[in-house]
Amino acid sequence: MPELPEVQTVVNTLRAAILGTRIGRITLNRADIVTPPDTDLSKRLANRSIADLHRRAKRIIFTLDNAERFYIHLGMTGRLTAEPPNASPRPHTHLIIHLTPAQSRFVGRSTKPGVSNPNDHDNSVSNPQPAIRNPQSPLALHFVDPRRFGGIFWLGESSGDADLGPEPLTLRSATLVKILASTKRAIKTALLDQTIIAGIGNIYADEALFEARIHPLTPGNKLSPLRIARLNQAIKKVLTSALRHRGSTLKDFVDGNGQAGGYRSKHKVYDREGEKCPRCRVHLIERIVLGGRSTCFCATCQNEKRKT
DNA sequence: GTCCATGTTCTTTA
DNA sequence: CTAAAGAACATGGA
Repeated sequence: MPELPEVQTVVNTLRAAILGTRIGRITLNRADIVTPPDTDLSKRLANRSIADLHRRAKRIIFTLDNAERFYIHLGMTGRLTAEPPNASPRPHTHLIIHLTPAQSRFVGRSTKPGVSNPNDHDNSVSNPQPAIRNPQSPLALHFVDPRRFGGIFWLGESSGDADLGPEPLTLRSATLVKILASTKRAIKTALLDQTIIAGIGNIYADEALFEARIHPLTPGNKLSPLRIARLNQAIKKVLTSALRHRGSTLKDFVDGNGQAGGYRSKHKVYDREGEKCPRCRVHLIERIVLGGRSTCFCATCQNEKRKT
């Protein structure tokens, strides 16, 4: 389900409700979704409260009041929702975290200054809401993931993002030029590589390349700085627009309140093989397989020989 | 039964 | 060394 807009939407919809809450009972139904495998999650979370929640790449990062962190990755079919404390879990619920509002005597007691996110790449678009402390009622976070491609990853005090490329929403074109100069790989494949640029997945790679009018097979190092600048703009435009519509729901994705995203109907090429190209209105959207993934594009509008 | 799916990682091949 | 290609992970829907 989740690429940057979907993951950010989950964070946006959960953040106010869980910031400052105290962690209570933990139900871990499948220990094998936790990495590293020897992590004693219940012990690590006992008596802690949640100091921060943010997104990095496709990861939902929890920061505890002792500055330790873990993240949840939604994989392909994961969902993370806030439920009433007594809600019965749906199938494939792997983890439930019970949360209670902070006691009033703790309100106003801030977490240690300086421990808030050194890695916070979010900007105002992706993280519009200010943190609201002192939420209303107890709740339970449910992590559900039928395919189990997602999981829970314990970080300790490290940010654990050394393996991730820059955030696309704040990426400067000059940086992208530098990064792409060093790869001959097809641009579509490069965009999916999280060490090159973090947070883009199959939907938004196709949509951004269409928007930038770049053929998905174009080698990264063959793109002129001008076209890379256009690509960088297209990425921001597509992601920002998807964020405004609270992500794309193909079948599984829901936000923290269980609500589907509304961006799917705005897709111009993804999952639209055989439809008329919305730009030239003549040629049909093609689908090829690249790096094992479906890749949809208009061969006329996205011409690899195009000069500008 | 078949094929496909928003992701990541490991292995094999060139 | 680089990277392309394929398989694997696990489940469900068409």
